[in-house]
Amino acid sequence: MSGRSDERPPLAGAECPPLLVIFGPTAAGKTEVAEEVARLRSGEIVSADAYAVYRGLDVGTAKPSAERRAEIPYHLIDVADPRDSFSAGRWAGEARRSIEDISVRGRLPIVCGGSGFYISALLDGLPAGEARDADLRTRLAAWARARGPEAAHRFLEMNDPVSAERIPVGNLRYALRALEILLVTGEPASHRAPATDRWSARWRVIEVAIDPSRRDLYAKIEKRVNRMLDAGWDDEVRRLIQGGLSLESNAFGGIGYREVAGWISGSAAREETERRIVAATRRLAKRQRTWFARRRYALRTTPEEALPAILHLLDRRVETEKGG
RNA sequence: GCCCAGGUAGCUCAGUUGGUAGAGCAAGGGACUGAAAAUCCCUGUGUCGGCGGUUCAAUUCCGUCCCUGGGCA
Repeated sequence: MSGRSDERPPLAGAECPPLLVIFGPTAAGKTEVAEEVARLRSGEIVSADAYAVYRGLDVGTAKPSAERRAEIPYHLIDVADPRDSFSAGRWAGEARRSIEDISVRGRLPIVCGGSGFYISALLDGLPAGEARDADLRTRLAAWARARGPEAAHRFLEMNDPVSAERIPVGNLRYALRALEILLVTGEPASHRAPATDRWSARWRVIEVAIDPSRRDLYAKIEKRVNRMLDAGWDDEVRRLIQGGLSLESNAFGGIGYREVAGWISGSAAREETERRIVAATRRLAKRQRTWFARRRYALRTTPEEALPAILHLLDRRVETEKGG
């Protein structure tokens, strides 16, 4: 359990510019709420979505259409090539710049999305220094493939026992990341100084978790997946494959993409494809809830009640200023 | 009608030389410090198709019936 969100008292930053952060599980209806707030309070939306950053992933990421983006400015959408691997750090850095720019122009920054790690990187920060090395990462992966995950964990245990204790033997990805940090910085990952940046203290952060009942959410997920498959998700995947995007790329790891590729190639029927994507999306929603449960200063609300609640919180500043 | 092969967890199946069972997936919970829609961890009581029989003991052996595939008429 992280204690970092404890640092911000609920009424902190009353004199600071507002920053609205809307999160919640996929298909909950975050975007509709964010767009309505943007219309009513001259806001601009900063997408906190780890897959909407990729150009060419549109249908499968429920990316806002060109028409909607012409009406309401969106940021951090289509900022990466799908052949690249994005990162939470890059997103947080660019998001902070966008937020500052929006605010300086006198408009309301609205962060909206379901990538919990990204939102945590934005609000809580990350340790200084990326400690990332693509070549080393490739070599470590090859080494682990040859020797097995147990060997990687044993190597980690010898050099960074604290991290090894924390990371299960089966979680090769986390073990390799810890080794990457060790080899790049020369220090164990567990020695890294935790994030200390005070960026979010400069804002009156209003966190809102949109969380429908499980029943409503699952119904929405089913409807959305069905709609995406009708809306040409298969054509999108064909275009990506023809454009040379590897099925092994990070972008293709987004929910549904490999399933749709299987449907196109004839290895699964549409119904089966749809069923699998719905199940994967439900599991994602469950993990997203786990992330957002940690944000203890977030206002928890339903999609129906979110808008008036948000407007009330935004307007509270006016009352505070009158009273003071 | 006859002959095979099956009927075990929500699904697909394994297994018990007779001592009331376990994998994968699904489902539920959780972790997460630059791949995060990723990656990983934890959670398994189910008339072992029904009814009889043999046995100290039957999901397991025997009989019979029902159901589902496939084959032959």
